[in-house]
Amino acid sequence: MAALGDPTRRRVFERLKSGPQAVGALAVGLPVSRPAVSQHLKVLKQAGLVSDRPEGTRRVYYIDPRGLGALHAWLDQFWGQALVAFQAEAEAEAKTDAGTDTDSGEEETS
Amino acid sequence: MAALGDPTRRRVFERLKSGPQAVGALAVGLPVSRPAVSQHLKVLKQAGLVSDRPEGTRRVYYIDPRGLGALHAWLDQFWGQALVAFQAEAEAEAKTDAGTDTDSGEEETS
DNA sequence: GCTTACAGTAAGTTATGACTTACGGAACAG
DNA sequence: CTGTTCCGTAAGTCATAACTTACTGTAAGC
Repeated sequence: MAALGDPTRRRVFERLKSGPQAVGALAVGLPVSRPAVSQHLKVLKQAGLVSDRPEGTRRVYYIDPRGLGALHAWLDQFWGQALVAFQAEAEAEAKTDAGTDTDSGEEETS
Repeated sequence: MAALGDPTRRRVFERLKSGPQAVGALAVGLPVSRPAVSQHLKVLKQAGLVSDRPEGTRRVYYIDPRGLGALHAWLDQFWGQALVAFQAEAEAEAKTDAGTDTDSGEEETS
């Protein structure tokens, strides 16, 4: 999560969407130097979002599905509450000034 | 995405998981001041991750499912390539010492 | 009408981290 | 064995943004 907070790092990660890439290939087209890309890849790797494989003198990076799964799981935590709160808000908004509501008498218990 | 990069902002967001909360209630238990929480909520709101509803002099914030859906969709972009790359890596690792490859003519075009 | 509580904004400070240049090490080519 | 290419790391600079204090506005309570 924190790893994908930086825009440049997100761009590096999105570049990996088009297949495994070496560091030099990733740096081409980005507005930062190659060492900067290396540092970003290090952060992404520590976050479990990418993995790397040595290929000769090159180093090929690719997206790690496990980190993706962790993010997915973390995100899914919020779905239940989000839907409940959103629906509650819709109802509350419907009766913000509506005095004609007769059936459900509902007060706040602080 | 960028909104959830900050750890404190993430804690505010996670606090909203237990139901809609006012700003003051959210600030209690967090290691930052109440105005700081207000600023974080502003960022989260601009990102579409939370919405707010005025309740008297209080202001109740709750998680917005739409922002959550956008994040979900963005994350799902990577699944396909992630699985393909991971599987390819597994196969490549299985033949790390197998030097009898068919020598596919693959050069970087710099 | 006056006071109190709650929240957003402004201005200013400070710390975090993103970036660059320079260097060192490892693997193929000749 | 020498040279080249590719990558990671170190040290240093600088900008971004997170945080605090102080103030203003608004809604409720007496």
